[in-house]
Formats: sequence, structure tokens, C-alpha cells
Amino acid sequence: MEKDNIVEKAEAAGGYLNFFVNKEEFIKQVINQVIQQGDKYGSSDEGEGKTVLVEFSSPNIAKPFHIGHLVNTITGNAIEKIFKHLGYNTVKLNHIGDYGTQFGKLISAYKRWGNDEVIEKDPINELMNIYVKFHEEAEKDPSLEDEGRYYFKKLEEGDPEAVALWEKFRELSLKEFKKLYDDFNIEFDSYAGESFYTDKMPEVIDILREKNLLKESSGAQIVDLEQFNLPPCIILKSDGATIYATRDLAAAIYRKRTYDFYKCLYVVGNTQALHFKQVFSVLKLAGFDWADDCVHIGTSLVKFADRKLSTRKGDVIFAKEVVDEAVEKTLEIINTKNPNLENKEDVAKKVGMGAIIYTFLKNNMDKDIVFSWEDMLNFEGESGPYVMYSYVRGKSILRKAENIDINPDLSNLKTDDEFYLAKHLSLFKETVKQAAERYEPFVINRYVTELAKVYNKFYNTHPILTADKEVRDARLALTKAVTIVLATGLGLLGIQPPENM
RNA sequence: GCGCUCGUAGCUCAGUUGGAUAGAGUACUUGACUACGAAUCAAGGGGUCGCAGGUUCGAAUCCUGUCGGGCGCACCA
Repeated sequence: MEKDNIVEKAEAAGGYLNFFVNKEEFIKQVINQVIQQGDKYGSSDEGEGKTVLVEFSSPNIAKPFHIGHLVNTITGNAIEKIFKHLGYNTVKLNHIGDYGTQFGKLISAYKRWGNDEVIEKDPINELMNIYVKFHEEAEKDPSLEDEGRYYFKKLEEGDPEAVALWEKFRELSLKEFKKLYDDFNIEFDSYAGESFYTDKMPEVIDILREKNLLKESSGAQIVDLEQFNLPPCIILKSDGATIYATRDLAAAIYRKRTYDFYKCLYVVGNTQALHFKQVFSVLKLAGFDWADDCVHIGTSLVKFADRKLSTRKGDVIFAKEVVDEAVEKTLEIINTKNPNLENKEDVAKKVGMGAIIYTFLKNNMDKDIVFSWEDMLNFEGESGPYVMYSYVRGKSILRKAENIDINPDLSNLKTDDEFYLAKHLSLFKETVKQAAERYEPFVINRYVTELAKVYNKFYNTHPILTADKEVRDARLALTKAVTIVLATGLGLLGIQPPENM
């Protein structure tokens, strides 16, 4: 054990060995460390020189961004920030769904019913509308399907008109998605989607063929994965076309070459667990040992308490609705509780976004997220606003303090509540590490919640500004340390707390 | 049928490598604003950790079985 002044004595008690710490010394060390390191507190250099790729969000163009995508986006964003805090060089990849027969259908639909004016106004919904219309019409007139396939073929062949239309859809969609990413302050390093890998797939097939891994089965080319106790992975469909597994293989190889990643994290819905097991296994069979560095982080399915969300039945929640509701609700609360607040809209947005992020990162990903407007918009108790409010109160006190001793005597922090706070602050680094090891942002979420809770208790029982000067200054230092860690922790989740609310 | 996963308070969930009397929030009841911001705090009731075996000084945690829910199981992604 490291020699320091913290452990005072140790004694055995009923089969346990109890250590007694020198609280005074402990508190001093923790608080000084937090204040010195500021927003670097809890960081580390364990990731130095290592690149971690995080693939997340990955919406399909020309389709609405629903709540499932939102959960995924928020989760991936937090994971990236957590790894970054640990010193890793991180790269955020948005593997856009921009390839497939569906785009042939969309081109066909556009040529039939597309109206540029309407599309400019509300691109995704209008593209969605004509896409749905295509399917309705195709029920009556099956020849439409052929037309869709025809245009997809054109697209693959590089036909200028088809390509131009596809690019237009892609641009319009991305523009729309970026609005949402802006709301959450998310920026991607790459939008290389499925289409980006089209010309990289032949090589994958060559590699697999060369290693004798490809087998013919019912007309399709597959890789047998029986030794892994997995169903076979289809590489080429019986019509000779590629499939998403092929694209994921090409993407993985491309990424390894381009970034030489230490880890490649796929933040994708839990429902695709088997798919990733198959893809990683194929890579392994092909001799790519780095397949072990590829990790599927399966995000939670979102459902209602009594039923599951169903796109088909129109029982869906769009990301935009969630954002709008949260901001509106926050504005209402501000208007009743703090009507004179400046920049209400800005604050409402921060608090609203924070509430959403908090809700989605509240529990571990093995469980489904039971969505309820009531819970999401309840800003009391364990919630984003609760933690942000604790931060805001701390900052408010710090702003009011005058004539502070920059280097206060921290031995004035004698109460249990103060000790618990210091104790909790000391746990931050370990918490960040654990969140990364488990690939679970909720670990951070629980941490900041607990810290806020302990601070609120302290706040409610002990005077800060009105305490004797020496005690006051020590408590101010403690408050400062708490606000630093709260802001850092929230930041790792992608939550930006306001200074007032 | 097979694989993965979950089952802890009315509800939503913590409880990582087995340890002291199983914890939060919510909801409900009650108390605290002439106090640094009440989006806060304090107090109370609420449990066969799905069930049954097993491993051992000790199991919510590990093993086996079983029941129940979710997801997935070749040419969609």
C-alpha cells in the first residue's frame, strides 16, 4: 500500500479488517486535486496513442429519425466522450444507411410524384410520403417493383441522373439530421455510409474466396460458422448481390487500414447482436486477429409500458417530438418558477436536452427502455434537471461569495456530510474507468446523481455563505470542487448544464 | 425448436470480481421557504431478490433445472 497520511489505523472486527482514515487529510487531498485539475479531473492517459472508433446514430436517409435512433445517438456520443476523457484518440463514425434497393424505389417514386417545393420545406417527411405512396401503388401495380429495381441498377451503374437524385436525397436528409445533432451538440468525424463501401466489397469477396471460406448454399455464397455455434453468414445473395454483412466486413477492413484502431465500437441496437457476432467471426476466420477489438455495444430497445412501438401501426415517436416536448415543458416550468430568468429559450433547450439524455442513459443497456412521457418530463428526483439544478445552485453561491481566501484551511470541513462529499468526489476517476470498461454510460449517470444528492443534503443542512469566514471559505472550496465534477460528469454524458435555470 | 437476454418494493431501476441489517427514485402520507435558488431537504409505510435444488463459514450475486417476458435465428438493415 502506498505510504501516505490518509490511513490512520487498522483493526480487525468480527472477521473484517477495518481501516480508519484520517478524514482531515483525505478531504484536503481530494478537494485540492479537483480544483487543481479542473475539468481534467478523473481523466487519465491510459488511452494515449490509441484510437477508438465509435460508430453510432447511423440513420437511414429519407426516413424519419425516431426515438430508437435517438437513444442510440445519445449512447454513442456519451461513450465517445468517456473514452476521450481517458486519453484515447476517438473518431465518431456515422454509418449512414444510404444504399440499397429502397433508393431505386425512392427515385422511381420521386420521378412520379416528387414535388421539389414541398420536399425543400420538409424533406424527410415528404420523401417518406412518396416512398409510402410507392408501396401503396405497388400493391395495385406490381410492375412498380421492377421499376424500382431498374433505378437501383441505374444507380449502381453510375447513371448520372440516378446518382444526382440519390445525392440530392442524401444531402437533404443529412441537412435535416444535422439540425438534430446540433440540438445535442454532436459532431461526427465521418459520414461514410453504406454506399461508401460499395467499391470495397469485391476485395472482401476475393479475400474470403482465397481463404476458401466461401461456400455455396441454396445458390448463395456463405461462410459457415458452425464451429462458433452460429448460423452461417451470407456474403452474396443467390442473385449475386451483396448484403449488409458484406458491407460491414468491407467497412471493418477499411477502418482498420485507415485508422489502425485499438478498438472499433459499434453502437447499434441490441436486436443486431447476432449479426455482429457473425461478422466478427468471419473476420476472425479470415485471419484478422483484430476482430477481437471489434465490439458490438447493443443499445436498448424502446417500448411503451404496455406495448411495443410499431412503425407499421404508426405507433412511433419521432426524435423531434421528444425534443420539442422537453423544451416546451421546461419553458413552462421556468415561467412558473423563475419568470425573470434571462435567455429562457437557451436555458430551456439545455435543460430539456439534459432531461432527455439523462432519461435514456439512466439504466443499463441490457434492459429495454420503458418510455413514458410522464417519467421523461418529470423533473423531480433522479432526473437530468435534478443534477443540473444542484450544479446551478452551487454556481450561484460561488458567484455571490466575495473576499474569498484562495487557499482556505480545509480542516474546517469537519462534518460527516462534508466527508461524504469528499469521499464521493474521490471516486470519480474509478467511475469513468468503469464506465469505459463496461461500455455503460449509466455508470456516470448514477455517479453524478449520487454526488448531487449528497451535495443537496449538505446544502440543506449547513450554511455556506453565512458561516464563519474560515468555515465559509472551506465550504466554498468544497462547493467549487463539486460543481467542477458535476459539470465534467454531465459533460461525459453529453449534457451541458446551464449556469442559471 | 435453437441461441441471446431480462425477472429485486405498486411502478422504473441500482446492487461489477460472492461478504456486515438488500438500496435509490417515483407514487402515497407527513414536516421544513422572513434561510446561500423548495426543480430542494427530512421522516414514514412498502421485499419469499420469479420458483426449486446445489456449491460454502456466507448467495440477489456462482452452478443445474424450471416458469414467465423480450429479442434474434440465410438471401431487409
